[in-house]
Amino acid sequence: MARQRTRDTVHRAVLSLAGEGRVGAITMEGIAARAGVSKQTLYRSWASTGAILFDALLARSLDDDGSVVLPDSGDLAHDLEELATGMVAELSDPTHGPLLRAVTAEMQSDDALAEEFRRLLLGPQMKAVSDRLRRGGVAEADDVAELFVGPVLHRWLLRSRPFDTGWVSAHVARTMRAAGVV
Amino acid sequence: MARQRTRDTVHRAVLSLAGEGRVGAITMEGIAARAGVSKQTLYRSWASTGAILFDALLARSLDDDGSVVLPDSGDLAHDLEELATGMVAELSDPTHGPLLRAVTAEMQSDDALAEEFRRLLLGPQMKAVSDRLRRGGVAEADDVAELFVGPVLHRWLLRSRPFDTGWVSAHVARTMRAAGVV
Amino acid sequence: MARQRTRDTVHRAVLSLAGEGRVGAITMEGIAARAGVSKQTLYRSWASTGAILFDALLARSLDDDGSVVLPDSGDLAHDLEELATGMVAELSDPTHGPLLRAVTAEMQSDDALAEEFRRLLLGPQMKAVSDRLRRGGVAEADDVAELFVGPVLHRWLLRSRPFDTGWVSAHVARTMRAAGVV
Amino acid sequence: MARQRTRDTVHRAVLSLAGEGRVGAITMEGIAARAGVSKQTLYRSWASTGAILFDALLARSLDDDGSVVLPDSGDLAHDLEELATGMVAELSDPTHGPLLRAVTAEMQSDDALAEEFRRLLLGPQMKAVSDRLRRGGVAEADDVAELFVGPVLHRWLLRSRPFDTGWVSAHVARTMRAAGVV
DNA sequence: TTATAAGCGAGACGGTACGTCAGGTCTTCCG
DNA sequence: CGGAAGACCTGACGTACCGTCTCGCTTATAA
Repeated sequence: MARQRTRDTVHRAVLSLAGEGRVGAITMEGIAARAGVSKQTLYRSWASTGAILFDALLARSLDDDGSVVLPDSGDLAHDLEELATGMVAELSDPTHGPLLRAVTAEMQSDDALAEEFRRLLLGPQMKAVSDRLRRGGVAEADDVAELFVGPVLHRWLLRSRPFDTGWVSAHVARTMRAAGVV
Repeated sequence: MARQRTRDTVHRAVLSLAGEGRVGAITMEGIAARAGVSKQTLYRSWASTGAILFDALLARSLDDDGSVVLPDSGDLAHDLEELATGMVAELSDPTHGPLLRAVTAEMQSDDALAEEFRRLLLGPQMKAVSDRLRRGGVAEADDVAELFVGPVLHRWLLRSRPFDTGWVSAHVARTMRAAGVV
Repeated sequence: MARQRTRDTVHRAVLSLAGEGRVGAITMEGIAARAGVSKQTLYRSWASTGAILFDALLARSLDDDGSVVLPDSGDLAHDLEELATGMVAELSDPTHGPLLRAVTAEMQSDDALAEEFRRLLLGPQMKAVSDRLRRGGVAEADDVAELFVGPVLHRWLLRSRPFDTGWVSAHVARTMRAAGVV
Repeated sequence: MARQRTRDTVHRAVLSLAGEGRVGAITMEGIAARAGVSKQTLYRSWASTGAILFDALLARSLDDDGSVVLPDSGDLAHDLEELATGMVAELSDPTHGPLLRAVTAEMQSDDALAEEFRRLLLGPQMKAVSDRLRRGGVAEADDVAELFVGPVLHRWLLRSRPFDTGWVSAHVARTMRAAGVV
């Protein structure tokens, strides 16, 4: 509904706000002020700050690559390691990380946002992973994908431990064993 | 600072609010009104709704059993299955589940709360799990505990899929394989 | 900043509150509730209850006559008597009186309000009185104006005695003697 | 009811608070804290901050001279000038002035306080003035006392003008003319 | 060329909640 | 056992945002 120009302005505003600290303190008024846009313009296109954050996140993901593309070298272990390293990097990114954190938080009490998140971001990514696993000969590919991604998010969302080096390789090895392909 | 009587009243209020819908909409004023307590009394003892929710959650956990007690029948697979089933039940509980969801959400932007959560709830529970694994002969017990718990939380926090029956057994089997004890 | 419609609503609310008892108990919240207006709307235009009361008082004064108009019959004694009678009537008015009392009280600890009061209400009125005196041939017109008005306010603010009949004429006579025009 | 020791402590606390700025911001809690006394102790003896301020004011007046004593040299004009100068000095005093200002403000909406003020402070003083006038041969002594004191309070309470030098003498002269004794 | 509208910024508005302060009352506990 | 310490309920404070709404000022088309 909003013109692309407006969307871009808003995205830029949101990213700049997200990059300068407390993502939880992002408000409609703040975004409007930063973007030099009226509140009406925001409400015309988005239902909540969560929706804007998610939209910005999505736009950012699509800027990098039109769709989800995973490494496929033929060597499953190698690809999984590359994949996990990429995830860790993304979650540790000073802009992307907090943004994703905020969206995940809002999802907990916003069903519509959760649905969008699953449909447009999480679903395709999980599917890409399980496809790669399936191509590698893994039987219960969906479940193993979850086994692979779950611990990463556990560590990140529950903020239990930083991602120490060395952990990724060990995790890949464990995943391979669980998948029964080693 | 707050008297035990007051704490109990507040916990009861919070649980009743949590049980009746939108946990994200819980406010200091709402809790005060429901508990028949003044806002000052809340602020004297807790810094945020998140802190109150967490305190209630903790009190509830400690009501059931003074400390973390896990099944220990000697049969690791059997115990893990029981453990996972218990977790799923807890996360699906109409009061406990939403409460935990809200706390997890607030943790994303409240470092102090996150620290408390780790120290008093998550830490001891993860330690209990890894202790049980270690007793069962698992080498990388901490990491395997994460591998075991991670996918459960992934499914629940990202709201990707319900906990279908049969999944638990398969998940335990995969965990055992990853741990190298089968 | 506030629209005239809003100002009017607020003035009406304040006058109704002032008319029904304890002027000292007038609060921002009370005014907002009575006027059916949000607190923000009040704070956007006025700094304190005192400022609102004063604004209402001023609007009320200007409703009656655009500016300060005093009797000018040519007979100074007669005009002063009319003037004093008018003042007494105003101070005894069940709405105007308490309002003025409250504003005077707040002035004692609010410099900005005191300044406004002097500039827009007291100043013009005192000037009108001294102008009339000067036209009547009084030399130290400003000081005599003070001599004329002072005892009225003394009696009213210190709440020493009611305005008994007969006092006004005697007071006018004394003022004329002091002014040296009799 | 309160022991003299306590009363003194509280008076000292009130005076020190009054001397350091915003008299309007004096609170029961503040006085209790400053005096090292519990709130209960205050409420046991005084009904409001106004009552405490007034009590302190009264104690201070009585410290100087047990009762109201006015100059009586035989020369009325001279005595009035001395009296007026004393009043101006008192109203300009950095502690006494603000205290009196605060009490006068609270009187506007506290009938009990107003009654006490009239009975114990204003009444005796006005009576002393009119007695002196009567001794000087003034007929309407009560009214002339009001004529004498009124303009001083007008200037001070309505904060219209500072007490410029020279004004006092002129004011005394006008009062004498009004009283018909010149 | 002039109206006539559509689109948008600005921000007033009624609300809800925030976090704080003080008012009074009541309880606890120490000297 | 009297008084300080302070927890407690209450009510108001002044502020931040919410989501809706009206107002005027462009800017672009239709008379």
